[in-house]
Amino acid sequence: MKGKATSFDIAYEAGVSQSTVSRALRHSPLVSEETRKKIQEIAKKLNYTVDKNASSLRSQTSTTLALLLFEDPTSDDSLVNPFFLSMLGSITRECGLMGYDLLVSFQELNTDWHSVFKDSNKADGLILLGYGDYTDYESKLRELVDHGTPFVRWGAATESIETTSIGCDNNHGSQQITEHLIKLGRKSFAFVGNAGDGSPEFMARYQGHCESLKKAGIDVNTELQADAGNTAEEAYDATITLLDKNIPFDAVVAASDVIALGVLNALKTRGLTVPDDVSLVGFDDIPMASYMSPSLTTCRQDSAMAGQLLVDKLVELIKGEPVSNAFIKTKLIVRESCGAKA
Amino acid sequence: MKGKATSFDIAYEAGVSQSTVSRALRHSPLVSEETRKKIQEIAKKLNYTVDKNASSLRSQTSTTLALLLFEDPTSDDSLVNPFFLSMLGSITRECGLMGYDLLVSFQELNTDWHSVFKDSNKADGLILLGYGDYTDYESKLRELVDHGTPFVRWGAATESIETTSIGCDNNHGSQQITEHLIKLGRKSFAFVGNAGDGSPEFMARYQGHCESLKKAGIDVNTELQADAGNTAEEAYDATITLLDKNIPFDAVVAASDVIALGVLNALKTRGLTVPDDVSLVGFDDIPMASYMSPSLTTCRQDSAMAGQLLVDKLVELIKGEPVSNAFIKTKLIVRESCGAKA
DNA sequence: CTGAAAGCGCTTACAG
DNA sequence: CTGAAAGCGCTTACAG
Repeated sequence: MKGKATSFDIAYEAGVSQSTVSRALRHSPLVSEETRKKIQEIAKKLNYTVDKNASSLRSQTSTTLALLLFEDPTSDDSLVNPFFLSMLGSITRECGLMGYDLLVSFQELNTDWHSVFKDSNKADGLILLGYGDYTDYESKLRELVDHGTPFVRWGAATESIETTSIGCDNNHGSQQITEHLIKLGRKSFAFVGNAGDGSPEFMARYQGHCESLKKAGIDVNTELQADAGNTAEEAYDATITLLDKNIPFDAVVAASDVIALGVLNALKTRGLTVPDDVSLVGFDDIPMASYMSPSLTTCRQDSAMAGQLLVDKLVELIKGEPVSNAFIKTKLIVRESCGAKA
Repeated sequence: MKGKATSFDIAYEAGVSQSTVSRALRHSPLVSEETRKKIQEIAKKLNYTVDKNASSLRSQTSTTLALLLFEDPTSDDSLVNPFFLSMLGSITRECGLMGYDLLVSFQELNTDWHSVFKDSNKADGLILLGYGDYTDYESKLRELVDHGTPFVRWGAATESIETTSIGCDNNHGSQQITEHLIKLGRKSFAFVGNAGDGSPEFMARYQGHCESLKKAGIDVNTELQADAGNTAEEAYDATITLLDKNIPFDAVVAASDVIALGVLNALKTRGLTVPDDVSLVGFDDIPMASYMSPSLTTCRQDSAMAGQLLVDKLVELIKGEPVSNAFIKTKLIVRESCGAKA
C-alpha cells in the first residue's frame, strides 16, 4: 500500500465493492451488520479516513462552518474583543459535537463573504461576530440574505433586515444594572459608549439605562452620555472629556467591560476613587472583570450558551429548518466597583 | 445560469476551453495577457469562485492549516490561555496573507491528529499550541513525526524529539526579570509554577530564575518553589500553602501572568500588599497584566511575531523547505508590581 | 499559447 | 442487501 488508503483498498481487502465500503462507513442501514463490522475493522487497520475533499465535492456539502470575526480595525490588532474570544471556545466545542469543522477568519470585512466561503464550497454557513460600525455591516448582511447564504450572527435583532440573530436582551440587562445602582443611592449618572444607530447593542444598553432612570424619577442628562467605541483607549478619552465638563456625577455606566477599563483608568488619573467617589459598572463579564481593582460589577452574558446556540441555529438553517432568533439570559454580577459593600 | 457558475460556464462565454480558464485563473504564464483579461472579467461578472473541494481533490493539497489548541481540561473550559488567544489574531492574519485557510480545533488531545487532519486532506499542516502536561503530548508529537505530517508547535525546543518549534528563550527571559528584582534589592524569592518535566517552559523559567539567584550569590531555597499549573486557581492554592510554611520572602516570581493573578489574590487575602510587602512579577504580558492593580511587571513575548513565524515556518515545511527552530525576543516590561517606583 | 482527456476519491441513483 | 457506473469541478500531463 503506497500513500493513503482509499475506499478501494478497503473494498479489495474486504472482498466487497467500493460502494459498499462507502455505505458501511456512513452507517447506511443498507449494509448488513456483519459486512459493516468487517469493513470498519479493515478501515481501522489501514488508518483509513474519508477524504474530505472528495466527499465534499461529491455531496456538495462541506460540513464546515466559517466563523467571521471582525471589528473596527483599531489600534492594536491583537486585542480582539475578549468577550468574543470566550465564545470561541464554546463554538469550537459545539462544532465538534455537531460534526462540523470550523474555519476561522478575522477582519474580512472587505471581501465578498458569500463567494469566498459559500460559493467556493469552503463552508456551508457563516457565523458572524462583530462589534463595529453597523452601517457598513448591514450592507454585507443584505448581500448574504440576497444570495441565500445560511448565516447567524451575534447581536441585536434588527427590524431593518431579516436575519437569524442570537443576542442578549441588552435593554433588560442594562436596566438590571442601572437599577442596582439606583438602589445603592446613586443620583447622577454618566454613560460611556456609543449611543447611535452604528452600535445597536450599545444603543439598546443606553436606552435600558435611561428607562430605569426615568422609572426612578431621575432626570436623564444627555450631557453625561459620552460616545466611545469598544476600546479602553476611546473610553479613556471620552471619560476625560466628560470630566472636563465639570458636571458632577456619582456613577458611571459603561457600555461594556472593556470600556469600563478605560473609564476606570481615567477616573484614577483624575484622582477619583471607585467606588467611593464614583460607582462604576460594565457589561459582558469578561474574564478580566473579576481581576480589576476594584473588581467590576457587571452584567454577565452566558457566552458558553451563546456559542452553542449560534452553532445549533446555523446547523438548523443549513438543514433548511425554520429558525427563530434567541435571547440568552443576562445576570447581574455584583462586585466591588459599584460600592455595594460600602 | 442555474446554481453556481463553473469553469465551463466561463469557458463557454469566453469562447475558450475549460483548461484555459483554469490556467488563466491560476495566473499560469502559458495564457496570453489578452485571454487572461477576458476570462477574469467574465469570472468577475459571474461571481465565479474556484470550487475549493474540486481544486483540493485534484491537486491533493488543501491550502488549509489546522490550529490545534489544547490545554489540560481544567475547570472552566471557556478560559483559554489568554496568551494563546492573542496569538490567534496574528495567526489568522498571516494565514490570510499566505493564502491559507485556517481550521481551528480546541481540546482534541484524544483524537488521532494525523488521520483526522492530514489523511483526510482537511489540512496540509498543523499548528500546535498547548500548555499542559508534556508527557501526554510528547507521544502525540512522535506519532506526527512518524507519519511525516508537517507541523510546528509553540514551545521549548526539546532534545527528545525532532520538531520545529517556535518559542521564546524562557531561561533568558526569566533571568531578565529576576535580575531586575535583585537590582531592586529583593533578597528572598519564591517561585510559583510547575518545575518539572511535564512543563518544560515553566521548568526553563525556574532554571533561569535560579541561575540569576546564584549569580547574585543568593541561595535557592527549594522550599519556596510551589508547583502550580497555568490557572489562577492553582496558583492561589499554591501560594496559600507557601505562606503557611511561614518562610519569609519579599518577592514572588510567577511562571506566568495567569499564575501571578492567583498569587496576587492569595497575597491580598493574607493581608500582604504588593509591592510594599512583596514584589510580584509574571511572564507573558497578557492584556490583563497592564490592568491589574498593581499593574504587573512581566516579561513580554512578542505574540504577533510568534503567530507569524508559526505560519511561515509551517508553510515552508509544507513546501519541503528546510526549516529551523526560532526564538522570539523577550522584553522586560516594568510596571508597578515589582516596586520599581518605590 | 490552447484544447481534449484523464483522473483526484468519493456518494448516490439505478439495477438487481 | 450489494455492485457497476456516473459524475461532483477542478488540475495537469500530453499533444499540437
